[in-house]
Amino acid sequence: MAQIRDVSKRAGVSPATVSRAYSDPQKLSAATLEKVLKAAEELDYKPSSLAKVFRGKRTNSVLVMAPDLANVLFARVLSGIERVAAENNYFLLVSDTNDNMDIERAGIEMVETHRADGVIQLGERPLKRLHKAGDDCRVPFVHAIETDELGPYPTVKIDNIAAAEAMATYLLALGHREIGVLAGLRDRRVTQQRLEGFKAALDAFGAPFNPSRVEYADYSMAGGAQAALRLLSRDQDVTALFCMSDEIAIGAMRTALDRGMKLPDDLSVTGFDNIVMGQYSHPPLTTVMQPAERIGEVAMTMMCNLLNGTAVADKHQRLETELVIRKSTRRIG
Amino acid sequence: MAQIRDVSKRAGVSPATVSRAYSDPQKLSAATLEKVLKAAEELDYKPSSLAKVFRGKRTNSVLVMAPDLANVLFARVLSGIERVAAENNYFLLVSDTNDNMDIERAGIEMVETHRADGVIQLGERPLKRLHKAGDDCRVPFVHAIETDELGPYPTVKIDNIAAAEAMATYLLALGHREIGVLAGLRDRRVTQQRLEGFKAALDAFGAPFNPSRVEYADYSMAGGAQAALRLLSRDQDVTALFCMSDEIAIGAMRTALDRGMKLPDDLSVTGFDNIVMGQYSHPPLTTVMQPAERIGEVAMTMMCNLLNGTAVADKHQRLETELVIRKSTRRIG
DNA sequence: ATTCTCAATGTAAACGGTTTCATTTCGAGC
DNA sequence: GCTCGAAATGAAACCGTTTACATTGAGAAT
Repeated sequence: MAQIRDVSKRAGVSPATVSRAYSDPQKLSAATLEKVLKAAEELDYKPSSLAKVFRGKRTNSVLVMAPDLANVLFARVLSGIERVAAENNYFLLVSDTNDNMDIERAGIEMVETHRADGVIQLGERPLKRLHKAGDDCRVPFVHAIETDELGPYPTVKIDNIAAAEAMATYLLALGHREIGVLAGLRDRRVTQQRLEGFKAALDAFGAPFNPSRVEYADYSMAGGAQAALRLLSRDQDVTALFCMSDEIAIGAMRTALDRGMKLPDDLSVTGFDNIVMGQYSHPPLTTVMQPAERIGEVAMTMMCNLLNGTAVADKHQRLETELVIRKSTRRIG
Repeated sequence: MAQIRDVSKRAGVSPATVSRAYSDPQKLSAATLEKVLKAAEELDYKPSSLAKVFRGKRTNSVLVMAPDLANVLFARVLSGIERVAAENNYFLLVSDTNDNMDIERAGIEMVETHRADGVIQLGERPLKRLHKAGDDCRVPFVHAIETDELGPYPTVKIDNIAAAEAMATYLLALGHREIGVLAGLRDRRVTQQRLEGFKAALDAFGAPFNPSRVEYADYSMAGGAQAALRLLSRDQDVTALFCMSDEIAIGAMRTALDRGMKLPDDLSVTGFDNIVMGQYSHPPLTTVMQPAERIGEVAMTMMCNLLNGTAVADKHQRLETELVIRKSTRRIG
């Protein structure tokens, strides 16, 4: 492949001039610019972005670490990130952490070794190593979706407590009192927070919280189906299921249907996230909308600011959620 | 950040020695190695992968271009790619092409300008520019999932014609003759191929093909729902719907349900791809399994071979599909 | 005509490693 | 003790740009 020297020779100018023809053309006289461009064209010259990046010390790419790329929610966030990355001429490196700590650690090495300018992490588990020094982050980092808001780095997420409380309140307002909870993974912060919101709603209604009506599950349809089976076969009294993700809810509805229940007549079910599938499930799912793409966009925007040195306006952003009422819930009593 | 000179000075050796301590340690005497490592540790030295990559002319990353990252199927393929990429120490750059030709073109520039070693494309539209020169690819390239098998580059996909034929045959064997087709986007090769397979099955049964029973749609639930609405309100006679993706099928079932039909009693529906959701839809969806993760793995494996110079064994691999019979279809007549 | 400015261009030093080739060191064999 | 070869290490070139600084030249001001 032709390189800058070849072009400069052919155009009869110095390499510097060729370089300038690309980086800021208005520095050159029209005649020179044309000469250079012509020569470059003839030689099919493409400036090596590798060399440029090496010189400039900036890769123009950011690493995105997600616990599971095949997960609908993360995929949507990624999609949002991608959009604003593309707008700002950043490339995206992605890595599926598989919930594996070591891989995540490797992530920050990526920027320490200059493969990426920063990292956006989607899942839980902030990287301890990041703030071990106690200083403001050594590495541009933003944490999205599932995050506590501790740590010096910016975060984007929804207010899980409030959202869960709103949903539970809706269920209570419909007259439900015997509500089963199909929680997600027990050790995830989101799970705890949504549970907290759920309890808060109960409190406000003066309704008691019954821990035996909580089942923990994988955040997946299969997890939801199993958890529902355990709960439903143990407890015939529940009139509603408060599920911590749409996937869990869909799995639960499958189980309920298989047990011959009518939905929502025999059982109201609510989800969380508002994945597209919820519109097409049977019955269509009542859920809380989580603006996944938007979260991705905000996260990447924050990253851009971090990298530009522009101060990040809101260090800890909480995006609005919204109750989406469909057909999987009904009034009782 | 400390660099190689600092370490070499502190350890009292030359930079070359430090370099060797990382690239092949067994060249060094145990004592020297230890000295170097100690110095590196003390200075918290990390070799700049940027500089290394620059010198070595290989980025160890490959670009994946997908038409839509939020799409379940592509997300799964990506996940498969990621797995073997990680195994082979490659990084993944991803870009969402949004079905945009220009962005795709930009993709191959990425390798021409040395940002990536190769590119894996997921969607349709092989890059014309790639073989314009008529030579074997100038750029390591593999095309996955939706691809004709023209072109000098390796491909991985399923045999869409055979798979579609198998599914249609199944429907015919159940006694269905009035079969509606909910096709995907008309200009996609997959669509044409699956249609071809469908017709072949009809032929084999001596059943006539009725073009007015074909509706084209976006490959999405919404697309399926709308297409089903058009077809069903026009044609009361169909007893089965042959859908070209699970999403389309799920959308179609929603429409049918909304129109008060009983599934599968009034209408049999089949999908394509076998996304998880199909297990949980109502009724659970009969479909053909497409090994998405596996396709990703094979694609990335091919890419590794391309980059190693190892010959790619099977240039055009077709992975096995499988009929998955669930509850959305029934025998009639 | 002389000097001054500013725009256009050239020169060469980075950037931070790797790698080739030369040199030194060291143990083995005689 | 001397020679020889292999192993360990060092010196310096190299990867392909960008960019700070120097230089040139032309037009403006004096």
